[in-house]
Amino acid sequence: MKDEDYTVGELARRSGVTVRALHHYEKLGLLRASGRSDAGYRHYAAADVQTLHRILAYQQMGLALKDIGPLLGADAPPLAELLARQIEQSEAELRRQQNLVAMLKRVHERAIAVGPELSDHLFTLMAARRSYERWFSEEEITRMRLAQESLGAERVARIRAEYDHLLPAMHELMERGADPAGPQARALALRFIELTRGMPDDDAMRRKGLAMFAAQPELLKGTGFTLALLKFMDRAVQAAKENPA
Amino acid sequence: MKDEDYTVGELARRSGVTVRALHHYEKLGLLRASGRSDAGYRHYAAADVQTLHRILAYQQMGLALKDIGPLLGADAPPLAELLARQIEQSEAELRRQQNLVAMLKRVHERAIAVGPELSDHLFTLMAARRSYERWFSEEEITRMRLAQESLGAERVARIRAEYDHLLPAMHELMERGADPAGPQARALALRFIELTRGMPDDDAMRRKGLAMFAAQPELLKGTGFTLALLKFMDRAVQAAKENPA
DNA sequence: TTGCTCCTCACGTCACGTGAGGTGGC
DNA sequence: TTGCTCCTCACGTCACGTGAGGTGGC
Repeated sequence: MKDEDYTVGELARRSGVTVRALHHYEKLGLLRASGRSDAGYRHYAAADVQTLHRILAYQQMGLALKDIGPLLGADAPPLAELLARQIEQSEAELRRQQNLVAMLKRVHERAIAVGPELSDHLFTLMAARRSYERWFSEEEITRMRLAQESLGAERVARIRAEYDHLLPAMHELMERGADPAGPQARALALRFIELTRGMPDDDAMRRKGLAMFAAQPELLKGTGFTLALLKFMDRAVQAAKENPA
Repeated sequence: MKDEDYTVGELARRSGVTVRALHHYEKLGLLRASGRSDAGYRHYAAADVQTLHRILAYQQMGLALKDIGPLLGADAPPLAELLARQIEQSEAELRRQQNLVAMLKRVHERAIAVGPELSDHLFTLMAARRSYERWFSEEEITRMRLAQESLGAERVARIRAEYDHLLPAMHELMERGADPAGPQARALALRFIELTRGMPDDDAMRRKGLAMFAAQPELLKGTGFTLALLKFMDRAVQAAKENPA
């Protein structure tokens, strides 16, 4: 044993892991202390410390412990590829997290606005976000978030206010059995189109949205929409777009 | 049983969880299907779907399943506080992740530059980052990252090149037993100060850095520094700053 | 002698995953 | 009759955490 060797406790303190973790790595065959004292105390030499750094680095790169063993023996581990993969995954996770935080902030604002008794709609909002995650790609969601963020508070308020007029009017039309491609529906649809100008909506996303709300109609609770109204309005908007004169 | 009720499989598909998860929530007393068929099949009604949304929302807010049960009964759950806390934590985690990704990218660039044989230094870089996480606050690390990112590639290259002159010169002075506050050390220190202008370095951070490298001198391997040289240079820089004439 | 560090089992954690063996529904 | 969905155990996972009971070192 050399003087610069570390005991488990020392190594743990200095490198920021627990003693139990070091024992665990040893049991998995990843890191054996290269020496022992008479009493059985582990002694970690400089090379062991390097091995620990490698283990922790690979862990940081997203590898499971059982996959790290083989790499510790390799003389030319595929570091660049491992790093590239991890960077890609981490950045995707980062965008996911940003989308999540953006939603949490919106819900938080609403929570403060409506008070604790009216929490039902908030849960629906969060459920809807979870569904978006499943139905839309991360890129589509990020686009939606950026568009939403670019709106600004007063524009959001105006949209919300206009909706309170638009939806009942559209609903009445539908109830009366009106043609979604007819002139009255068309007028409302044009207002809607104007209102949501700049929001992402290609054909694939539109269809995904409809399918999503068809699978989980309860997500529409509290929005003023019903599934039937959503479909009616979609047809009206499509008709208005196809015939912009 | 009503027609709009869901079986486990249906509920699982529509809400994006596994059947096993639903069973699990039931065993924990969080979500009981409000009905059963003759054959024992679970039937989930609309209220059950709402409860599931709540469970998943609370999970999204960072709560453990065992802490969710009490909240499901509450008529005015502390949503605003839960959301505020989760937002704060998520944002901190986000910054941590951004710092991590920035480091991974730097290491990746080096990995491509040096080739797979010279991987030792890369592991040391990653170990150093882990240590920074322990010794410095998240805010200090974010400051360091932003300063680093604002440098630009050519300035980084120039700093690197200057270091290759500065460090050996400083090392020679130290070996000769020169005074770190003396005129020769001072000249080199001034060049160093000029080189790192704009980088965050208050007194507390300086001391933390020294303590960190004292605790893990192996982190200096491959940087051209030794612990002694680091301390010598720090004294020289301090002397030059105190006496800027 | 006392407190601190170390040792080796070995069960616990958390939120489910994964069969195993069997039964209902279309 | 066949395939699909459902049922209830019950052990497994992953990276350790957490005592339990005992021994060395200063």
